[in-house]
Amino acid sequence: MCDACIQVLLDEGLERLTTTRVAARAGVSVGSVYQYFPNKQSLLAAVLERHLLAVVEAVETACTDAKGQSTAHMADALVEAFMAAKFHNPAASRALYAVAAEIGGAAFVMHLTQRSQLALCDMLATACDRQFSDMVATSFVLCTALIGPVQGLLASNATTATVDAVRVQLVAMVSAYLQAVSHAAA
Amino acid sequence: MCDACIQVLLDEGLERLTTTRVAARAGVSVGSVYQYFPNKQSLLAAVLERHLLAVVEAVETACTDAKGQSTAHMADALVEAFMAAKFHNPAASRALYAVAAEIGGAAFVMHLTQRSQLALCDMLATACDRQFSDMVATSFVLCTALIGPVQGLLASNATTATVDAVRVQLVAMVSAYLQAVSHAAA
DNA sequence: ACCTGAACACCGTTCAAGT
DNA sequence: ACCTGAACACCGTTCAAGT
Repeated sequence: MCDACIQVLLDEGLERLTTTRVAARAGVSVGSVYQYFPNKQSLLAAVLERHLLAVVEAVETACTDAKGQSTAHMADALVEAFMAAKFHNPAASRALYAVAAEIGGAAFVMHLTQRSQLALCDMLATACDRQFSDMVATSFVLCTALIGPVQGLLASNATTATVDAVRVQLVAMVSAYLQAVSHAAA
Repeated sequence: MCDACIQVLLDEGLERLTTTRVAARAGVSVGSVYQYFPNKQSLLAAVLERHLLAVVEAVETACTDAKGQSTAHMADALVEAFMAAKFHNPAASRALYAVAAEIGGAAFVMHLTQRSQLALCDMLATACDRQFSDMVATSFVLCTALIGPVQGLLASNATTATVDAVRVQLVAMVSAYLQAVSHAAA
């Protein structure tokens, strides 16, 4: 059912994504959709959740792997993991930004942002070269600051060259930022 | 008509914002709405445009004023101008994120991002202390990197204290970033 | 010229009837 | 138990009729 929904989304767009069409694509009737989901919104939420969970898990894995490393290495690992997850299926990522807003997406995204924040705090606390003063604010800025640039690249159908150029800038930004809000470890 | 639309949006929310309700709020009948706007989407686009134009103009003014200053001063001016514009009417800003996605917002936002990019490039070129290597990529990252954190603060109804803490972090981030992707001026 | 609002097409959701 | 799809409420949009 989720698969049928995402296929309709990619083939026909959000404005033509109706419960009847999703049902048809899944080979059932409208009524059956409502046996699995109470309404259209929760169907879209399920699809969105699957995608965002994959992104959060990618970030969490990167954070675990980068524990004990230098802040420069952490910056690289974070940007790499986030961008790889978002550009794995660019069409789906792009379409889901619209979905996120259609449903009560902002609050939902915030919930998953907090999960990423926890993983980032855990990682930052183990940095071998630096100590951070306000890890909560720093980890919040880290998660959210990458969203805009990536969304911009997806929305403008950027070339691989542009994506790579921005990736370099983002690594530089995150790395410089982490240096600026920390002091040398004891 | 735009005023009626934004009032309905704030009072009743996006999902209850219907053309009939906007017409009633404006004191006319549905048909009249379609004399000013070809469809609901263009009505929402007009409302969104008014808000985003105010933000872009605030950024442009800040960029003009900060010409010839140090990169540290530019970082402060940019973050201050962007956040002041977005937090001037937090409820409206929050509601308009949903509107932006409902209509073909991504492409529209990108168009205005480019206007901000031009103003930022003009400013960066005049920095008294540094020279930049890839101003196009840098200005793109500057515009977009602030969007996520601000959207996150608005979505989570952050306290003034949290907003201020994040503002400090963002100034530090932008300032450190500008240093990292430039070299000392001749 | 401009406004009105009933009418139409379409969508989300339900539920009596089928298997 | 699970599926079906006609029926209902509601919304965007139109256009013949009014002023």
